[in-house]
Amino acid sequence: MSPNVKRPSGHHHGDLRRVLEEAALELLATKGIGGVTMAEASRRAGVSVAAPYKHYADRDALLAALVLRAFTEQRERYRIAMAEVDDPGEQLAAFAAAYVRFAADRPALFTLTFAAGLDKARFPPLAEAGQALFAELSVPARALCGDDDRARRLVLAIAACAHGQAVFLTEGVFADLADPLSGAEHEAATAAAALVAAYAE
Amino acid sequence: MSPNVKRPSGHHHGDLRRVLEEAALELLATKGIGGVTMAEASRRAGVSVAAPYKHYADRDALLAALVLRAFTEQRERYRIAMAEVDDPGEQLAAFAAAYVRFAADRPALFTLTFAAGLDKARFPPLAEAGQALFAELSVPARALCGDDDRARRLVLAIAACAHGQAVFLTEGVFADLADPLSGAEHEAATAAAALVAAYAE
DNA sequence: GTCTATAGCTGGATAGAC
DNA sequence: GTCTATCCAGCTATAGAC
Repeated sequence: MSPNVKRPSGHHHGDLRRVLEEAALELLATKGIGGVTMAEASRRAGVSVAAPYKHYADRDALLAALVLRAFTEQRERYRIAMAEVDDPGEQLAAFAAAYVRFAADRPALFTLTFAAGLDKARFPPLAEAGQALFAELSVPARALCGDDDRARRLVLAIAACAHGQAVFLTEGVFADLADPLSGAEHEAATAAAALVAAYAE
Repeated sequence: MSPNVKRPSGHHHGDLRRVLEEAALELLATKGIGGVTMAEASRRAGVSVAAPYKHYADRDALLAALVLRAFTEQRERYRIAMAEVDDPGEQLAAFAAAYVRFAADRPALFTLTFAAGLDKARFPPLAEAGQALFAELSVPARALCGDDDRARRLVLAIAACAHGQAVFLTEGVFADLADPLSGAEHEAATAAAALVAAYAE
């Protein structure tokens, strides 16, 4: 995009935040959460260990940035998946399949969302992003259930099923199947349809 | 059980393994997986940092012992829950509710099962325990589905839903409800029934 | 089986120069 | 905004005495 020659001299990037987060993501993917350290992310980004502290207060702040990315990317994916069909029930099934696909495409981000162990009070944007996601899913659910409480339970039930399938998929439970991803997507969508039938009034 | 006076002198327990695992569980519950260290577990058990190494090859071996406990305890719970009803569909619903209850009663053990990040090849007993659990659940599922593949999918679909509800419960998604545990249990059982209806032939 | 002592390492975070 | 240098803390794992 920009006409910058990359890394003109030995140091200073144009966008250290981005590079650090990519590095952290790779660490997350290969070594798990415990493997995400400021020191190693710095090394991979090619900067000193002190540099990241100009961008993140501490390690948790870096993790929080990753979680926020995860929420943002998920929301976009679900929005697109749901926009492809018209029927509210099918939209929820499309969400369920997209949820599984996100876990498969971005296992590190997916896992992080539920395992970061961050102090939610310290990072309000995370709670907000979660709310926004839920709100988006509530639209089709409300179209199916007059009752708001029922709609909420339907969304959560479908998300729970999709989450479970996603976890099983990333844990390798379907490793013996020919196409684990398609299988899990299909199961999640099927479960969503069954739940829609059971919860809608 | 035994007539031992506890801790006759200043050191050496009758059962260091047990004490270490309890300490590790408490660390797990309060500080998360990263907080489980041989050093801190030793301190809490009241022994030196070297003592645990006579019982566990390394930190992962200690974690593996905890995971094995988790599997054993779960299996027992599900066995009991399923034995209380006769109908195969109700047995699966009872399992789903028991799954959620386990997560609520033993959040540390529950979380660990899916987040330990252990090398499965190194700890074959873990894979075996997982298989045994699955086999137990397959009994009612096979009574409902003639097809074995269908039965397998049904078990996984129900477990996935229960898992999702359990995760949401432990993450505090239902914190605004009067009785989060009952709600989640009920949702899991309802989903199980819906899935039985959808999958059984 | 447990202790003491210790080697070796890695990480978090800061101060101060540029 | 990044570097160098540094401090301090914590953990893993082993050796050797008892």
